[in-house]
Amino acid sequence: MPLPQTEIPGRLQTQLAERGIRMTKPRRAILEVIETATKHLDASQILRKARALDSSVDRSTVYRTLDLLKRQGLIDELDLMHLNGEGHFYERKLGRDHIHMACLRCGKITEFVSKTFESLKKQLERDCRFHIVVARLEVGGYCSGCRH
Amino acid sequence: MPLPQTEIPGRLQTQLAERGIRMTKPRRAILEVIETATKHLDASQILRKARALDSSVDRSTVYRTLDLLKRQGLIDELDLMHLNGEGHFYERKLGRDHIHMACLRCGKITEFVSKTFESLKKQLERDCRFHIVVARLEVGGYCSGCRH
DNA sequence: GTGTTTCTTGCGACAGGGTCGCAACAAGCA
DNA sequence: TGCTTGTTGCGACCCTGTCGCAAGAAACAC
Repeated sequence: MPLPQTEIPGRLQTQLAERGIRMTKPRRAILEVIETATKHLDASQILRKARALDSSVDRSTVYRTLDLLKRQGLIDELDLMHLNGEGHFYERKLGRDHIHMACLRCGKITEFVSKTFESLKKQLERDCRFHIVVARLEVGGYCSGCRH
Repeated sequence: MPLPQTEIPGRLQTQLAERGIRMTKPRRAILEVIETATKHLDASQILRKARALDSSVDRSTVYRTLDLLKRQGLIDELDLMHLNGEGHFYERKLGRDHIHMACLRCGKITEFVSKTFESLKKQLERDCRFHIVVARLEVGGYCSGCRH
């Protein structure tokens, strides 16, 4: 269940430039953090890592940049079943949607891509005459290592 | 797309009593509010309505009761794509899971039950060897009245 | 009813996520 | 280089949700 590769990364910076959005030092730091992330980060983690690149980055700038990226459809916001508090997690949006499974015992997050999920979305759009912009399927339960 | 009827309501109060959980005046008020709700309510709305029945109900009692009901699997917690702030919404858990679609323009929430969703969950459990406790599919987009 | 135990409540204080207004500042362009 | 416009850092703030604690009420036994 590897992540899809339908879209060549194309750095976030480039994508914003193409849309005529101004680039700044703190913004660059935040984008860099999101691009190179190897796991789902929340706002405070992004802040901490961004400050390692540009020590003056402020908390509100992180939130404002995340809002910008959300509005541009370049990142997805996740809850991950609120395993760790009430905050949100962020990840780059690359091609096909995927499902997030959170283990309630060990906290591991597993991602899963499914054709059935794609069919379900199509069915929804057809049957409900609803135009989907973002779809988020999150599952809580016990992973193969923790189930009893 | 009506809600499923696989489980006769059976008042929340009764379900808690069957589990040997103590009943109190504030608890009764909160359960009453949740049972008679005609739309998804968040914690502060539940508090306001519960106070109309028992004016001394405290905010923290609402949160504690919601936690209790969550732990007992009697209610589901929703985000509804955070259309209105960061809080959560609650609804009674009745039989089959359903999908929540939130219109980004008019804010309407539509519910949808789908066999494909059930298959998807089964596929997930099989292919990932994952035991699902709770599954939440939320969709944001434009409803039939608002799409352009 | 009375008494006892155990669970629950209200209260106040607190933590954390996220937002906003504002003055200073920097990007981008002519 | 200078101008305009968008962005930033800062501080103050609001809201959701949590916690410890002493007082109070449920349940049950007598």
